[in-house]
Amino acid sequence: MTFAVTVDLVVFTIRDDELCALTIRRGAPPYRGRWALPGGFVLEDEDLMDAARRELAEETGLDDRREHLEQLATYGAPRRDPRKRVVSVAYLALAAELPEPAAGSDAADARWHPVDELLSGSRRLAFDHDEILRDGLERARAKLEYSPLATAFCKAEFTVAELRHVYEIVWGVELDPRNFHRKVTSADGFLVATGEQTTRNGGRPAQLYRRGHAAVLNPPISR
Amino acid sequence: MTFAVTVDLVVFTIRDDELCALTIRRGAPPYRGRWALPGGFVLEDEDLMDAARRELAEETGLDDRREHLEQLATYGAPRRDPRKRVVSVAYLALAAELPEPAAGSDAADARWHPVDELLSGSRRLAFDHDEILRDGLERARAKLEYSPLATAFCKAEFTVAELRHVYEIVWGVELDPRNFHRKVTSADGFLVATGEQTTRNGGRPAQLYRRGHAAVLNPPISR
DNA sequence: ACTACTTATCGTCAAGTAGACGAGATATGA
DNA sequence: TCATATCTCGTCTACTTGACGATAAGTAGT
Repeated sequence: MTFAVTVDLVVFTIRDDELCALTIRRGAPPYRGRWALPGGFVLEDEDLMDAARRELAEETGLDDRREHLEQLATYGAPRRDPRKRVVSVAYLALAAELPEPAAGSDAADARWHPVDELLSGSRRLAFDHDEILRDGLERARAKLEYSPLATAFCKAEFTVAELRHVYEIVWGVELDPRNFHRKVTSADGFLVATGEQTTRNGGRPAQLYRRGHAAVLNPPISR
Repeated sequence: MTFAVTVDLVVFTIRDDELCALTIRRGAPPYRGRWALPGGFVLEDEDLMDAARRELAEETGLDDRREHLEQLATYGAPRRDPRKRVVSVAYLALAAELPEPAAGSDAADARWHPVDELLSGSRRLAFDHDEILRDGLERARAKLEYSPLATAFCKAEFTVAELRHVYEIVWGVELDPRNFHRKVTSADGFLVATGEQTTRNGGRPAQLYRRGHAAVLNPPISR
């Protein structure tokens, strides 16, 4: 028994105060005309993560290094693709605000959609991509708590307020600016002050930070 | 391009105060005579989780329901199996103390090995199974903190001390019995008292508990 | 320049939590 | 009966968390 193996991508970014996922409109059956997660077949001599990186670059023009990419889960129900048996390894990618994507090779159209809208039920994604998207959202929300993942949504240098904004958008809550500031600046290895300041958000100038070396947040940032 | 798809199992149990993993000795090349994780090919009309359950039952005779089983990660480096391109979906299984396993169909021998011993470097597992085992251990350790996973290592009814023992073995630390008792009994939905008591550990009789309905521990049990 | 407004950062206080550890309860075995 | 082991509850102190006051330091308008 042999299988086709694909990678599918849940790519999140924050645009206009909303968490958005990259979707492509399918140009061929099955599910022609429906929105789907970007993805494609794993090549003959290609590692899974490399395939994910390649697809991400093809769809977004990202330079491979700046964004976060991790394996999410693998989906292989017998009839998830009506044509043949396909096992799909899903990856979760997070990136700072990205431009409107250009249509890729096999996609009729590519676009950012707010995640809320995609998961509201009115617009069903192709295949089992609703489930994959939900799993990706869950993972992202959970990892914000105990990992420095939120910095992946920010540019290389960012302010505490910009970081807080990421948490607020992804979790859909409001956080107290003063307590948030205390927590992130005292979490060991989370943030490194650059010494520079910025006034790009108006008001008093804010310290700029870079992401630190910590892989785990201690203590975690609670929801 | 097509791939063979397998499931590999990281099965943990606690035996003689040690965390042990189930291993099989390979009866055929490649890696003939080396220890490996149990696993096998996914069948034509079989979901991935079903394949994992089937393999688990074949290797251990478990009844499918009593133990914890979750997807771990997927491994698909181009030459991880020298024969052909194989993508392996790894599952993590946890179970209460199990009997010495019987040799399965294609395995020359099956045995529990202490995880410390397997990861000490002296005994290399076949394929990339060392990496899979390490990832499984990491996952299990992490999930003990914020999920009721530790109960999967216990029988249906267990005492607080037995539960603490699980944490101590998996984490390799000593925990204060009094603080541990306070934490697990006050974590919402973690434990449900049965009303029965036992003296099976000597000393004053201990309350017996069953696992509660909680999926997440709040607050977590800290290492 | 002065005022109004915005955002950033620090400080305070009360309530809750965690870790160290004392102490009593209740079993077993000598 | 006594020693010993384990289980369970309590206490104390240090720390953390969340609510929120206050001040700092910019911009924009007049």
